[in-house]
Amino acid sequence: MQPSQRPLNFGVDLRLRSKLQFDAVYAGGRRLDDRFFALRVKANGLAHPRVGLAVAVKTAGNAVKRNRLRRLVRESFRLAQGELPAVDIVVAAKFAAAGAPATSLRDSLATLWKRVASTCASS
RNA sequence: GGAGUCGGCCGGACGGUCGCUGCGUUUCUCACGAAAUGUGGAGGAAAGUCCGGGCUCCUGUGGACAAGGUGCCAGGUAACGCCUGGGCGGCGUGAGCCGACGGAAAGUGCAACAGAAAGCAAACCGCCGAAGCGUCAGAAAUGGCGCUGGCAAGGGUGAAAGGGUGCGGUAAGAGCGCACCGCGGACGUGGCAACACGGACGGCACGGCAAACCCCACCUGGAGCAAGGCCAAAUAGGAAAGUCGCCACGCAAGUGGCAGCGUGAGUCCCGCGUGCUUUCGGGUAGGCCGCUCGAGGUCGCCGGUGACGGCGAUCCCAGAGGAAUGAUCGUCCUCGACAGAACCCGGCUUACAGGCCGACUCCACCU
Repeated sequence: MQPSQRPLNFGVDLRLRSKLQFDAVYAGGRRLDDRFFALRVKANGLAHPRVGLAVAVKTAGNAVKRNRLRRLVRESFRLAQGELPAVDIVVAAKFAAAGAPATSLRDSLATLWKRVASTCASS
């Protein structure tokens, strides 16, 4: 694990904020998914990665569970951002994520971040 | 101590580290902003969106009708379908709980099945044989049978059969008479009222359903913060102004050609006649406001049975926007339920691990 250049912040510039940005990722993004999450990844041409979340109340069960999932994903991204290339990532939760324990969700995300790093480095 | 009723409250705690976000202060920056630091950051239901209001825009001179809602009385409130107090009815040994609880004497309608009959009285089984007629017996009185009839006590059907019980009465019966109960009820008394109490008199009628239509009284304009307002790129289109190539012919209007553009290395054919610049208004993306100081919280005093109201002091207590309020470590306990603000309030309803406080009731026991 190499030391990060940036502090592990999660400011406004690290999030996808508009429909335009989301659409761009959906249009040109590469797919990566596992049991709990489906990712869309696309190079953004910036100096850092950005993330956007797509978790519906319907998927999570209710609003509280939805918030819990979103926070978990964001925290995982925040801690892993130093290892990620400059890409935009949209993380969509699957139904299986709704009832899963937090530790397995975190493991799943950590693996996905590594896959993102390796695929984008090779291409 | 056990069982229970009602009301109120809480909804893991503390500390460290890493993050997100509103506001204040300081520093830096031409500025956008950035950093540091301090401080605030989900709920009792934030939920369902079922009522009531504020706010905003649209519409309307008022009113009537329609449609919808509410429905014992009085009060509280900005308002309510909410709350408080009272009345009536029902349930419970009780504390208490439950109730769409106006009108059936304005009209229309409904009641399956059963039953003779379901709203106007009717008679299946039954009871009677006093009265009238016939007939039989008898000398007659009288008696038997039948018919015309009388009756609604008993049986039976039904959710409901037109007061109940008893005595008298009668051919048998019947409020036919009487007593008590029930019902209606002029009027009187108490109460703001709902209503309660008494009750001359009536002899019993006026059955039920209005969560059937309906009648009566009262209430209600529509849409919603994606309301609504402001600023405002790029592109296309609109308006105005300026400019609008060169040559030939013509006084001029104009005509023709070249250049130009579509169009590409060039040529031919075809099409276009404007193009450019500036400004203006509408307006999209985007941004800002609305956006949190409010029918506000806490405490005290006063008025009121109470809901609540008045006065005074004091506090500022989320404001996001692909949507913050989290993650992690440690310690402790009773090992943590339902659940996430989205313009704001007042209610109702629904979900919920566990716990605390107060008042009261019943049972048992002790003194």
